[in-house]
Amino acid sequence: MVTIRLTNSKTRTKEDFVPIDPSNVRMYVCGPTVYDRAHLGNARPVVVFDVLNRLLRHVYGADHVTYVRNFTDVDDKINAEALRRQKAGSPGTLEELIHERTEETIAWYHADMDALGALRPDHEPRATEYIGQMIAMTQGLIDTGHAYAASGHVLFRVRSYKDYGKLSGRSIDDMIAGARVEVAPYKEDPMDFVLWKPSSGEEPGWESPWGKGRPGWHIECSAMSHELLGESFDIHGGGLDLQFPHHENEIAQSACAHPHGDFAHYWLHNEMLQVEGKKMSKSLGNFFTVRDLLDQGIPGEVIRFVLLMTHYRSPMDWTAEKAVAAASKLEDYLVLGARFFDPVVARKTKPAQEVVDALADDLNTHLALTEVDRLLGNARWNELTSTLDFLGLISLGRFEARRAELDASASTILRQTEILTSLRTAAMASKDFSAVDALKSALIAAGVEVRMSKAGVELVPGPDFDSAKLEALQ
RNA sequence: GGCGGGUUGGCGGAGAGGUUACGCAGCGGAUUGCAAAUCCGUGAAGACCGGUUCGAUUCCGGUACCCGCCUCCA
Repeated sequence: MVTIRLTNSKTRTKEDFVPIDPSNVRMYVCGPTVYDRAHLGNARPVVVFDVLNRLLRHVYGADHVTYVRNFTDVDDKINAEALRRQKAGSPGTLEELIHERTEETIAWYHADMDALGALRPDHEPRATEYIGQMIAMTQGLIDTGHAYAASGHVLFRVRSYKDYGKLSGRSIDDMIAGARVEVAPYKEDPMDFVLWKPSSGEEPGWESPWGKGRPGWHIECSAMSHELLGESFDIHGGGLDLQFPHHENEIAQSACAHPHGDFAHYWLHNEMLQVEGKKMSKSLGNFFTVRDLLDQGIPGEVIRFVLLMTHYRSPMDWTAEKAVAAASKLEDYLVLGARFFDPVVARKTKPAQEVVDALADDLNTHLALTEVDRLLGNARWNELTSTLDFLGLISLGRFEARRAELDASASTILRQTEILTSLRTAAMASKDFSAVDALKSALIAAGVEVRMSKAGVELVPGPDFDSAKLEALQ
């Protein structure tokens, strides 16, 4: 069996991955707050952990991996948008408008991430469905002295957890010294964070022992991961920006609430995304969503390919140039793969071992892509198509569909080849190439590559091959 | 101010203490009615300074620059 190695943020070293239970490998990844369209930065962890999910399924078996990614649907930005709509005259209660907003955002998210070739996680819990568990966990932390209620809030007592700050490499005292935030008067310690907070009249809220309120952000992930994966599980992932405070707080809560478990064994963090060398931000005007790119005609697999070109722990730069390079590679794979693979054999062919090995080495996706390119260079067509399917870039179904299209056009291609050959033979004698050039242009317009040499004429359907246009030439 | 990450050829981007990464682009050639595609060949690097070593782009230290987090942004 392949040994997977992963860089564990907890230890800052690359370690052999040893699952708690190989028959049920468990992974939790922090998902989006569903207040708006996912931007390109949101797509990075989705693709990175999708690759890890696929690798785990490959190594341990598809039925032996449980992948959970949550939706945070309790949030001020969601409330703000719902309130804006209500003021703009939308019908319904605020609660209904909030629900409407989260439903539509989740649908967008699914559509956009599907386009990137990301498999849906096994569970996609919504925070609002686990409020009971959050209240219970909060109460438990109060009972054991790790939390306290004050002014309608419940706060986690950071000093009660000795390892606080370990994941992110900070000491509580340093953090206080460098803090720039105003400290709420009801806090015992400036670093204490909210587990539960009161809701004002128009904000959504749930009844609790501390009055009507809503959960703090961090407790959501702790409650949902516990409910779905247990006290101890294998991998916890997310963006590097979440390492502090979100993940630090999750660890503190979960470790104190479930002292017999050890929460996540491996913590993985993906680095941030930049655009043309700068941080993506609305003020710089380089902010865009996944949907924006798709609407510009950049296919999802091209976005995915670009994301995989950079290792997940390096900052990655999105550039238009990379998208062009990725699109060109993928076209080569599709055209040549569909032409030369054997659909029956490919279905039974495993992804290339070199590619699996590259991914097993701390998700070295760029090396994996290099190995894919080598498959093409060595004409290993069945492995090429099977591997691209495995990587989520081009499905075998797409190769098959393309092949079917080519087969359907084969006789037409043959006929056009004969026509072009005879026109060319005549033109060679008469030195009048106008008829040849006319047909050539028409063929190129139909996406057919025209190769003419001493040996003769060859017509090869290219990436933009359009069988309808070709048939129209008759 | 505190913590962390990075700096490789024109561009992207790896591995390895000593042997060509690779891809794209470039250049030269073959081929071609034109073109496209293909094939062959080829130049080009390791931010800076020091240390360890027979030998460092690869290990260690420092400097510069860049980036992120410290604000419920992945």
